Amino acid sequence: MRAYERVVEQIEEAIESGALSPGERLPSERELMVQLAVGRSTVREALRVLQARGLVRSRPGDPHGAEVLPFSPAALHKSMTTLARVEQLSLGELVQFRMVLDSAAILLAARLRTEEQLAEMNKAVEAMRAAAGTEPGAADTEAFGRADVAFHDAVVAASGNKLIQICTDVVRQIVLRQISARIDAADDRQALMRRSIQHHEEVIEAIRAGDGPLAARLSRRAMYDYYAPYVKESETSALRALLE
Amino acid sequence: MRAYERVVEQIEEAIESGALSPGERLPSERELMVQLAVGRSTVREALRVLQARGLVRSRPGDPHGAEVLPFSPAALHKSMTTLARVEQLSLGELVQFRMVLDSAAILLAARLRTEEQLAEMNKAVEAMRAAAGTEPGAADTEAFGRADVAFHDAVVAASGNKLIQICTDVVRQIVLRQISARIDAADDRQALMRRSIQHHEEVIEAIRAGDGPLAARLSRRAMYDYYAPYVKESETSALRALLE
DNA sequence: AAGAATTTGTTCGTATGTATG
DNA sequence: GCATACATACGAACAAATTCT
Repeated sequence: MRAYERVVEQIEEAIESGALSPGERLPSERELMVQLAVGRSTVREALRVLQARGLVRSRPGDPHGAEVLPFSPAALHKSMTTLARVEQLSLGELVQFRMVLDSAAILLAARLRTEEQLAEMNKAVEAMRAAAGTEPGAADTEAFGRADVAFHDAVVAASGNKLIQICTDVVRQIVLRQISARIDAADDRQALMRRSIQHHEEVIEAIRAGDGPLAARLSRRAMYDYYAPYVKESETSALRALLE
Repeated sequence: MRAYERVVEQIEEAIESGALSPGERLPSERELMVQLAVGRSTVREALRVLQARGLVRSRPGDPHGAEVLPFSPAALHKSMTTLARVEQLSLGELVQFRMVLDSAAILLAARLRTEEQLAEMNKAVEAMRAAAGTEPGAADTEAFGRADVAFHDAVVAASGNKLIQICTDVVRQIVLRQISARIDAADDRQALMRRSIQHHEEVIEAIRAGDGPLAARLSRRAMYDYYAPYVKESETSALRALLE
């Protein structure tokens, strides 16, 4: 076993077990090199790996040593993005994945949501309405996107499943990176927004009524309508398989 | 921007764009250090990061330089495992995630499967039957597990969604690591196997008939029955929300 | 506000074990 | 079996950055 791997595992264990908490500091490189009886380059290679995994961050000149970071899905995001590139994941597959996870979150939310969470969802849709604007050309695309994210955050929070939350979040970002340019360029942006808002309102109503299967079906339909125009013709049938 | 980060990005870009294919070799460290005009340690730190991301592998003494690897979900697996530990993901959440993705894959498979893929599923269930054995105590737990994996592989292959395939695969391994000991220790292993086989047969029949929603519902029920005993009492209701 | 002290970033030289041909 | 080239690992040295006095 490599020396740097031993160092990685020791520090990783300390962090994941909770012996080291976010915000705490690692010893300096020179101290680690004494404590662990390895050379400085070995310590540095180990720190690079831990940094790549999103567990620590080190800055030049920081006298307190590397900082233990709170968990972030950055590493997950990175490996999924890599997956999407090297496996050439199609937009259709990504959207399909989102349709599945998002509708599951909504199904659960319809069952488990509190009144506060429902209010949160309503607030988000209200913000979407404000961003879409009333007069032609007054739409704030960016604010609309933020409100949309807030809505979905409220939903996955109500679903109670952090894994679903993180995965949908990661995949949403990957999807948006692929097509945000085309969405921005659409000349009927405002019409798209209005339709999207209406869809969201229907979903919320179903969640309020506690009808999970209906809410889930509506959400799949909404996502299909929104993203299908950007998906290859040959893949839309696989998406429609989720709609019935 | 750090020197090693530039090196990481350059090599990463070459790999993800396809300019470097799996099996091909990177220049040796000394050559990279000349080509990129950086020191040796910088090259090494970059290679460590790329290795942590599962993109390359280097061995001491290899005169051909680091090898570009085919994509593997190892990095994804690693970051999800980290996520499960530091976010303290419960078994309930993990099982719920599998219920959602697996049943979605089955729903799609019922629509899109070919005859060959259906035959593959039948073969896997046949292998499960063989592993469960006919006489008491003759069960081969490991072979049963392998056959079960083969079944789900055939299903996700038929679903046509590689992202679902990889995510279910990763989460299954995490779940099994958490409870395989308890499953092995169960004294009614063979009864569990027989019930599982029956569930699989029902799912296959629904897939054969093209009834996706039924197949999906059956698969959720099967997974619930199999894993619920290991899930905390307080979490089973969230699992049952997926059953209706 | 400015400088001292310490840390990380980076380079380089050296020694050692290992795989290839 | 041997020579060669390689990765692994160590440590000294200097530059750049940050914090603290």
